[in-house]
Amino acid sequence: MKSLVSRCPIEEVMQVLSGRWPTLLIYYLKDGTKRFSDLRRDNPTVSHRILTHELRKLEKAGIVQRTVFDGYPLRVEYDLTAAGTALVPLIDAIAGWWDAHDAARDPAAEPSAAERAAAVP
Amino acid sequence: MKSLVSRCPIEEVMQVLSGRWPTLLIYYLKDGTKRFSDLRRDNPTVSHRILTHELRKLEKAGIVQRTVFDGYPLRVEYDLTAAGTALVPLIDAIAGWWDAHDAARDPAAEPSAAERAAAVP
DNA sequence: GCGTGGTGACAAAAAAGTGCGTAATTTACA
DNA sequence: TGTAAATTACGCACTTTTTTGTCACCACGC
Repeated sequence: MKSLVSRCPIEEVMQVLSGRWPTLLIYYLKDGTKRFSDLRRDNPTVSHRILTHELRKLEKAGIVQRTVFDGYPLRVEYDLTAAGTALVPLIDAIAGWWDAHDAARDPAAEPSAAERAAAVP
Repeated sequence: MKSLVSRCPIEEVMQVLSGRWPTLLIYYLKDGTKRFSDLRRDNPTVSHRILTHELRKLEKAGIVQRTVFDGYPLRVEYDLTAAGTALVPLIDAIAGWWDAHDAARDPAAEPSAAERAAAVP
């Protein structure tokens, strides 16, 4: 998703929240301050390159706060901003929606297989 | 985003909602039934191949309902399912959050340029 | 020949992963 | 006491994987 195609805010948010990592990172960060290496440990499948990219994206979007401590083995901390914290319950709501609607879907697997209608308008 | 990396529902939802199109399509569909060509007209930059892909993905996720009418110039209609309709306010909430937090961010552009701390832990 | 709603092959573009290098300092060990 | 190695958070160049776009094609009836 390189550039925007509509002037719609939805597309703008999705540009920053799209993908596997942004929401997952927000989730790990809602428990409090994390360092780069903490986040890598939290999800070992992310490469450091991508992790920096994603964190920078979230920082630019005003969702996370990046704090650099000058020093010896170098240290950077990441936290959610106020806006980021405000976003958490909204993501929660969507996760909840998914669970609810998943539960309704699972039992019979694919009951709507042959749902086609022949109508004469 | 090929496969899942966590067992977390958030990652699952994002797998279907990620990208420019899913949320936009949900938005166009919330106004009511649309046909394939309507959706193409609504967003002319999407290729027909991607549009079918996205619609199928949303269908499999139980968010949209696809109805084929046998007949003459061939006709397919797309609507939101109940679950899809339930999702709309949640996406709205996120769009609203974005607007609010964008408004708070815009005026001064980038005031947090040199926010670094030198602390002794 | 047009419009409808697709499918499939192939190519281009974008995103993601890999490995190496960097800084300054502490610690490990001989 | 000197030297080597590790730590942390990346940046850069390169390759691989994934996504997206393009084009051609299908059937159907008008």
